[in-house]
Amino acid sequence: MEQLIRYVQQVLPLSPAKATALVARFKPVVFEKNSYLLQAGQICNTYYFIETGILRAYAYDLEGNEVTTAFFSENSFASDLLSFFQREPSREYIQALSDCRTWALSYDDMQENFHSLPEFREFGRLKIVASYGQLKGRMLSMLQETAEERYAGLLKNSPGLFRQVPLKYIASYLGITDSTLSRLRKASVKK
Amino acid sequence: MEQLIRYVQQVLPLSPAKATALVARFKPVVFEKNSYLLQAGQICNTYYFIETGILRAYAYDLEGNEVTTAFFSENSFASDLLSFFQREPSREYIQALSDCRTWALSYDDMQENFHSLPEFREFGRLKIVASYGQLKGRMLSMLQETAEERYAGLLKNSPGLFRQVPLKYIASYLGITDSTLSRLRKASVKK
DNA sequence: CGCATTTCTTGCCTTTTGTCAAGTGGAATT
DNA sequence: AATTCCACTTGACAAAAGGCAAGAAATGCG
Repeated sequence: MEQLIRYVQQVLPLSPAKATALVARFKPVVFEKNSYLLQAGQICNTYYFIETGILRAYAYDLEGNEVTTAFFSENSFASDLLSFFQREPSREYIQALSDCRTWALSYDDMQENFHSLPEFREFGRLKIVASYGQLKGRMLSMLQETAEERYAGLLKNSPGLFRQVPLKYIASYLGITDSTLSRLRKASVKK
Repeated sequence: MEQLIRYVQQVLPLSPAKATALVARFKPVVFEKNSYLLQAGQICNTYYFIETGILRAYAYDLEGNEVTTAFFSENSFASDLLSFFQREPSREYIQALSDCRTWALSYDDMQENFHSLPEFREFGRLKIVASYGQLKGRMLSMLQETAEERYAGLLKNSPGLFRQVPLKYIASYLGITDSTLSRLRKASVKK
């Protein structure tokens, strides 16, 4: 739990008392490797802080292929923000790729926090704007970079990912096939 | 101004009095065709409601090519949300593609509204979640659809766009070159 | 350990998209 | 009316990425 408190304070500097109050409603939940935190069709009702472990979110395209939409690693939040805030059924699955320890905050508890703690409103706004920013950066990289540049960028920013998750998931996250990713890797070794 | 009030009430049902108070701080601003509402390097300080006209946002990639990141049309808001809320320099330009009539809300006035009107907080949260949702949908379409499918989708959802803006901007918005877009159009006529 | 499953790589070939340059047509400008 | 500019199209070729299938390597499991 200290880890979560530290994380919150790093996003939004707060007194220890405030920070503790802010995270008080989070409850510990563990997930086994390959289990699901969320399934398509459900309304995402929980906002998870990942203490240990790694997860991915994915959806299916029209031909039935899995498309990895996000990875979530330690010290970050996992959720389908859209389903969570708009209270609508998710189109995604969130799956644990390893055993995970998390802290879970329900939608109702988040609303309570919003009402009782002005700081939490600020925290919430910061987090969603940050998520928007991340998504925008990724969108831009899809529009203006080649697959090779996107691969190089991800390798640079998240080298750990390549040690933790199967390449085929990374490939679909980058918007390419696993064959193409394999070839890009081969080509980049030569350089 | 009635148009803006109607728009607000459609996003968030409110009494006429509340809605009027909510939009009271917006000020009318007009832009000539080809003028800029925002330039890269500036901190986006205004949130614009577009009453009439059409605009685009664009950035430059590493080779110096323009990449259109968004279109804004009548009855919607134009802004660089990231720069606006994070108070950091924008990397984008927002340009009027036609003469535009807008209602402008400054960052400070928005903060005032946040403090004095709880409904406005709700409105703000709804709008940013909606923007996040749009961006996510577009991201997904980049990951899982072919250029041809993206073109067909945009044509279906925003047919007006093709009558109002040069195809080259639409091409870079779709993540393809104008040559490719021209060929896709030719091919889709045959069907 | 040995077998089964999954992950990853690779070759061959096709499809998609890009690049470059030329050319057309229309709108704006002088 | 002539000129310039811009948007769009098109052809020829090149590069990037995908589809499919075979096989190698790694992993999981009884």
